[in-house]
Amino acid sequence: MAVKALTSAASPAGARRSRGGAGVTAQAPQGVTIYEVAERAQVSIATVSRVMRGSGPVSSETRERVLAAIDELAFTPSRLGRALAERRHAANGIVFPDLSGPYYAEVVLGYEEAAGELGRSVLILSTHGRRDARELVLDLASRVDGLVILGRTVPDGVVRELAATGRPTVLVARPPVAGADSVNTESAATAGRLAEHLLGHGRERIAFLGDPRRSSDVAQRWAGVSGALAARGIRPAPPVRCGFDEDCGYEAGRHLLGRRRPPDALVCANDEIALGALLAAEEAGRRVPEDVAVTGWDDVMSARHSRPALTTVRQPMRELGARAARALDRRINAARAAPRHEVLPTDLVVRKSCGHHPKEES
Amino acid sequence: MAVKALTSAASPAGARRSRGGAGVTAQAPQGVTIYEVAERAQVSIATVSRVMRGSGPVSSETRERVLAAIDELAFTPSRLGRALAERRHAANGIVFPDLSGPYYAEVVLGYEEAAGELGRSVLILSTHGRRDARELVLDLASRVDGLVILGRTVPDGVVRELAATGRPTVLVARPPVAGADSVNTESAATAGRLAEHLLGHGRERIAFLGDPRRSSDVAQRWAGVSGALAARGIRPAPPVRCGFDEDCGYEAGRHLLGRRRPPDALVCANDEIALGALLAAEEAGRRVPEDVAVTGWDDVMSARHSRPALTTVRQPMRELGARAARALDRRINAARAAPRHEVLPTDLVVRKSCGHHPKEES
DNA sequence: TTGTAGGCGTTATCAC
DNA sequence: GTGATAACGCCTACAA
Repeated sequence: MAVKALTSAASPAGARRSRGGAGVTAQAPQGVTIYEVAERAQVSIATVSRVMRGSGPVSSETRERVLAAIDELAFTPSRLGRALAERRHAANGIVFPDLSGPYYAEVVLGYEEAAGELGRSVLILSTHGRRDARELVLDLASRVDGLVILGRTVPDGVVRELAATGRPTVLVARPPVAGADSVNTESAATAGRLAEHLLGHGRERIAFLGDPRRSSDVAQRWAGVSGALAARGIRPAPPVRCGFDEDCGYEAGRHLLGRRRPPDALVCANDEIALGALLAAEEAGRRVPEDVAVTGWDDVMSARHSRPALTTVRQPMRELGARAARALDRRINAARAAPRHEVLPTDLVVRKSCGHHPKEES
Repeated sequence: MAVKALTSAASPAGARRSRGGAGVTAQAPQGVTIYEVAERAQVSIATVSRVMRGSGPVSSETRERVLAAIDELAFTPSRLGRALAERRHAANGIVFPDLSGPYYAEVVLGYEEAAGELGRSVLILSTHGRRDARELVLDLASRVDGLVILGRTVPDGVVRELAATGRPTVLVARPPVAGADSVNTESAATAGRLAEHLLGHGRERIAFLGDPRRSSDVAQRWAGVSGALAARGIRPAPPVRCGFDEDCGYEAGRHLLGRRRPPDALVCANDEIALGALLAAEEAGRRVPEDVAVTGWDDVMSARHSRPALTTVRQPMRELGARAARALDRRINAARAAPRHEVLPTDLVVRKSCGHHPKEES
């Protein structure tokens, strides 16, 4: 009731602004401010703030008035003003090498979704092919309340530098560093099981395609595979280092299958490499899995559709991102806590490309 | 020179802060402020600001002193304070449905890179599978200086709403809407050329796989194809509506090839659909391109590696994102300007899957 | 229950 | 050249 005095009624606060033409620098037109709402509702800005945030008591009558004013003026509090007052950006960062291939894309999506549910927006930074990654990451850090770093995007030194500034940091798919939480997926044990599965198929000349130096996850997978082989008294051949995409897998596969004594199984560091290897095998006239078994990692969509369907390891990529978001949120809100390091389980997905399974379904 | 009085010398501004313990709400520890730098350099904050921004004259002697203080204290201006004073976030938003498949991922990467070069960071928002897209987009809009919207993520009404708030908006892969700039790729003409190419191979029963209703780009491609057919007096069959992924392409392909009079060419709305269709053809025992031609769109990496290699259309996806970033930057800095609508060219990439080409290279 | 007033950290406009 | 000082828009003790 009673909202009349719109025109006159110069409330003490009302005279505060002049709102002249903006300067040369283009500035966003901040629409309605809390002062205008207060004036219209005939209250102080404190009351408006209380109504909006639900902090402190407000009589239902004034609340109505304030809400009406907010509604009529279509008031939206400035994120800038709020951020400064609260001293927080309400935003998280995420650093990844690139988005080619489903892996990082999925992690990012999981992260964005979980962050959104926590009321935080997400700033991205891709480091691939940029030499000034350190500066970019530090800059990003200054724009957010905390960030997650995927894989080997920047050296450990930068992560420590970051942690030293006090910016909450969460590492994903990367070994823990003092001062930062981490979320990883289990790799070594499952890789061991995968190798044993292949051994069970009678494979003994097992080659590993992927570069353990370029990713801790790959290093773990290699460790698991070579460990399982060693346990059977088989001396593992050194890994065939290659990049993470189909091209590289194709090249590596061609190279391996062209040898005089080619391997009878190709354990690939991810599905894309494996898909490339499948192509190389086909081109070389080798049947999969009869002549050579091929396995991947990640269980991307194409793994189900390849011919033969790819035996691989499923990683909860979205969940990985979501966990990272929650871990970060925890760190941001909980001042000091012991470092936490999560490890998510992975699943061996046996399909056709690793050998014959009489009873299994397709 | 002469920086000695570090300890005492309570400059007038120096006494301004108390910096007590933060309240309950976790706040980022704003490190050094401009006041501390000013105190240390024995100047006012105005001078520090001038030095940092290069605005206004400063004697080289004081500049030295200020720079030294900045360096010694490792001062980094607060983005929050700066943003409020400048009334700008120095950040752009981007809205996309998801990141599965290379298309959006590439556009986002191109966008992020170009935005970074313009000194702006990028906030992302994925709308896929969320019912409250409108609220999410409006929320995002309040956190950035401007945003780009990819494809059919939200209804036109929301775009107009956005434009009405004055937030600079750029549309990508989506028809222009009053109040927003747009960047698109050419589709219809190239689709026409593609269809004519197939006609030149003697194909006449051409099927289109993809849903024109779900994307303006697809609608254009369909228009180009059906137009070319009609121009030859061929009455095009209605498009076979399907989703954008390999699964859908596989299903649609299976369906089509199972008909009594199957088509002799499958024109797919994107490469993923085409890859699925290739699989369906193989499974159905049809040779590509002898029995049935297959074409895609986008020229993703797998298109080169599929067997046979896929005839497709190259779109400058990264460039699309980069252009959008620059268009947005222009809009943000140039107050009012006539709406601009860019259209980037596309290239027909003829490979093996559309028919035999005696003289072409692989 | 409500209002006053002092931050939050910069930028920028004036005087001097 | 330099320094006060008023914005910028909101939050929140502390008073009343």
